[in-house]
Formats: sequence, structure tokens, C-alpha cells
Amino acid sequence: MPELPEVETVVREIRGELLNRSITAARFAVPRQLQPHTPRGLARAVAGQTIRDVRRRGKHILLQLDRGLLLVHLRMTGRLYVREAADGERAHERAWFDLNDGRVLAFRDARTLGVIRYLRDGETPLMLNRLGWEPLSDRVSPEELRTVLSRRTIAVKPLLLDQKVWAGIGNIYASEILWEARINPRKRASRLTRSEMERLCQWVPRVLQRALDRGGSTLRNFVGADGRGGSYQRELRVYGREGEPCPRCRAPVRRFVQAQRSTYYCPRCQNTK
DNA sequence: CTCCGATCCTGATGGC
DNA sequence: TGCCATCAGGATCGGA
Repeated sequence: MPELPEVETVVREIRGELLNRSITAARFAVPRQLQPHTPRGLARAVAGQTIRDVRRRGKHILLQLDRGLLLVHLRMTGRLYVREAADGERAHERAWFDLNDGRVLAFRDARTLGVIRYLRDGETPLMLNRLGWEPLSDRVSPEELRTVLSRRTIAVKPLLLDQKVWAGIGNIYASEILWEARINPRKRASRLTRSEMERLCQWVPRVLQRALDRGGSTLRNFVGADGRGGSYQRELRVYGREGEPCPRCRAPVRRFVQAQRSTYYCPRCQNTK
């Protein structure tokens, strides 16, 4: 599920169910996902604390507790939702936070690449403090972007996946953003023209906001916290559409691999060398 | 610093 | 049906 629009959707869905509930107990199935904590240590740290706020930074979900922050990163296949304890486990659940209203905050993650951490008050790990701009709330000028990109020889598409630039963009929206901005995904970041940087600053928030408005994208039967899933996947312009006509110029969409990830683009309208 | 590739995992899918 | 290769919405690590 999880790029910024999907993570934000999850946060909005679970927020109301978690605010002012307290965690009575917690259990964890995969110790590796908790490092450097142990399952017992983490359970002891959060038990008895009340959830005061639920928010997002980049792709991280942050639960503000009385004395610290519970951080959840969904990575590739993680999902986070509240269910009735009596309903029983769903497939691949890896962590459970019992709430004082008889429900459970469950973390489901088939590939177990997701991460759960507890940060005591004042503790800010590299994970969080290296993150870049928040796309929906930080206004970024082309000049600021140019400063950040000046020494980056990496291609612009993998650059968008670098969370130290903008935090929250993932593989789907990177392709979508570059299609909207008509930028060649292979172009080196430092070589973008002034106009391309302007378009990037415009389209990064626009694409993510539009996806958020639709509740995010749901691919391969993954669903959001409430089990309904978003609808934006139907509106993806190029991602997953190899061979289909570009919605702008009808040229066939192409797929190729950059930094071990698929990139989709239109060779005609994004051919700016 | 920046970069690139390998790596961590499991499950779904498609070809034979 | 079974087997195998490939792919997957992410991020970190080590070496160059």
C-alpha cells in the first residue's frame, strides 16, 4: 500500500478510533521488525500508555503516547488497522496492541519488511530527522530545489525515491509525477532546467493530493485500514500501463528498470533530453 | 558526500 | 496440477 497518500489515508482512518484509547498490552511475532527492541521490552514500554495523537511524517505513522512515540513504517506490504479482538486474527498479522475498549490495533505484513519502533521523549533517530520536505505542507520554490539538486548526478526518477529530498514519494507516484511534469525519468537531477524544476515543485504536491483525495491507490487487492481501499489506481496515467496509449499523446507507454525498480513513462511527451 | 548493487522477506502471477 | 522464474507500493548497508 504505502506511499504518502496511502499512509495518510490509514492515519485518517485509525485516528478517531485510537485517540485517547490506551494500550493495555502488546504482542509481536517477528522480533527482527522491532530492532533494537525486544518483543518483551517493547511491550513493557508501551503498555499502560494512552494514545494522544496519530500523525504522519513522510511514510512513517507516528502514535504519540504519554511518554514517547510509537513509530510504524509499513514498507512494502504492511497494513495497520483497528479490529474487534473477538473477530480473531487475519492472515499475516505480526503485531497486536490491545486497547482498553476491547479492540485491537493490528499490524499485518506479509513480507515482514515493515518496522515498529518506540522512541522515548526527545529521541529522534536518523530515520526521522533526515527526512526531506513534506510534500503537502512545505511550499518548495524552484530555487530551493535547485540548491538541493545541484550536486546530484542521479537520474531524476530514483531521486524522487530519495526520502531526504521529498519525504513520502514512492515508486508509483514518482512515475506519475514525472509524466505530469513531462520530464524524462532518465534525466540527471542537476541538469533539470529551471522550467522543469518549476513543474516538479508544482506536480509533486498536486499528484499526491489528488491521490489522497481518492483515498490512495489499491493494487493487487491490498486494502486500506477499513478494508475498502482507495480508487486512485484507476486514474494512474502510466504506472503499470506498459504498452497502453499515453493519455496525452497516444504513444505506447514504456517500462524500464532504474535502480532495481520499474519506471513507466511516455517516450514521446517525456523525451526532454 | 554521492552512487550503485546487494540484501532483507513472502506471496501472487504467468509460462511451460 | 506442479514447478520455476519473475515481480512487488521500501529502505538500508557496504564498497567504490
